Amino acid sequence: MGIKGLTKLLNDEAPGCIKEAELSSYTGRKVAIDASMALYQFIIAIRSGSEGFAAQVLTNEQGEITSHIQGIFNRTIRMLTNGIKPVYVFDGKPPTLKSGELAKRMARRQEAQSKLEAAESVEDKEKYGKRLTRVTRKHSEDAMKLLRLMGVPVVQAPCEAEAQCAELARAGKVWATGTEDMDALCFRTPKLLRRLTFGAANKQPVMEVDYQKAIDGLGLTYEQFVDLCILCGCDYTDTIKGIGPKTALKLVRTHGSIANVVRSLDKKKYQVPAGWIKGSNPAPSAKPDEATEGEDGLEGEGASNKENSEKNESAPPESDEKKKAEDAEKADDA
DNA sequence: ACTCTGAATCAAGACGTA
DNA sequence: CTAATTGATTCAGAGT
DNA sequence: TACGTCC
Repeated sequence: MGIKGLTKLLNDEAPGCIKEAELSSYTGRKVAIDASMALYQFIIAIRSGSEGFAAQVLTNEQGEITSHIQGIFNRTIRMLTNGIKPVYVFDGKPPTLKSGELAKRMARRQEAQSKLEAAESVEDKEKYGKRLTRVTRKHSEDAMKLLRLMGVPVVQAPCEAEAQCAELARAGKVWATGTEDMDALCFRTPKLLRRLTFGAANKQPVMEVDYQKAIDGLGLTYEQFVDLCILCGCDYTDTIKGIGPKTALKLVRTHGSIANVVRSLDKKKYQVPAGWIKGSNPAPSAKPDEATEGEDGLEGEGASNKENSEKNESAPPESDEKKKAEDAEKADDA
C-alpha cells in the first residue's frame, strides 16, 4: 500500500493533524501493530558482521533465521516496561486487487535474484540480498508463538493487517495503530503512531497523526479522502500520468468525488488507465459499485475485483469481533 | 521562474560497554 | 498451491 | 556517543 506523498501533503495542507510527542506520553495506551511489517524490518536490519563482509542475518544451528525473534522480543519488552500495551496483528490473505502490483514486485524480485548471482562486490551482494528478503509463514508463526508465551495478545487478520488494526482502534479495543504505513488512515484509524521505537539514543520523537484533524484540515469527507488516496496512487490501482498529490487534492476539492474528477478530465491530456474502477477502493465502507470510465476495459478483471473488495469489506468486522474482544481482555489482565 | 510529477535509490533494531 | 513493505530523498524533465 | 554483539 502506501499512499505516495501523503505525509508531505498532510504536512503542507493540514498541518494541525500531525504532532510529535515523547514516548512517555503514551504510557497506559493499547496500540495495534502490524506484525508483518515489523518482522520484515527486523529481518532486514538485525544482522551481524560488518566492514568487508556481506552482513548476515542471525540464525540458529539449523540455519533458520532468528533475527525477527530478537527484534520482537526486545521491542515488546521495551513497550511493556514503558507501559505501552501492544496488540500484534498478523496479515491474512492479501486482496487480489493487488495482483497487478504483486506481479511487478515478483519481476523486480527475480531481477534482484539474477543480479545477486552475478554480483561481484560485497556491497552489491548485500544490496541484492536485502532486496530478496521476505517474511515467510514460518517467521510469522515463530513470532506468534513467542508473543503468546509472553502473554501478549495476537490477532490474525482475515486480510490486511492495516485494516484490522484500524478496526480495532475504531472499536475502541486499542487507542491507536502503530505503523509506518500511512494506509491505516484510509481505514480510518482515529490515531496513527509512527516511529514507536526504542533506540537507546532515540533518534526522533513519536509522530502522531489524528485522522479527524487530517480530513478536516484537508476539507474533505472520508469518501473524498479515499478518492484522493486513489488518485495519488496506491497499491490497488495504476495512477493517472500527470496527476500527483497536489493536483489530486485540487481536483477532489473542486469536483467532489473521483467519479466527477474522471468525468471532467480532459481525456486527451490525461490517460485514464483501462479498467479503472471507481468504487473499488480499499476502504471498508466504500461502495464497491459504479462502472469504469475507461474505454477498452478488461471486463474479467473488473468483475473479480469487485467480488474481492466485497469480501474485504464484510469479513473483518464480524468474523473477528469475538477474537478481538478476547485478546483485548487478555491485554487488560496483563 | 516556478511547481509538480515520476523514476531511481536507499535505509530500515536494540543492547551493553567503553 | 503460492505469494507477502514502505517512506524519504534526490534529481531530471515536463508543464504552467 | 561509538562500536561490537545478538544466533
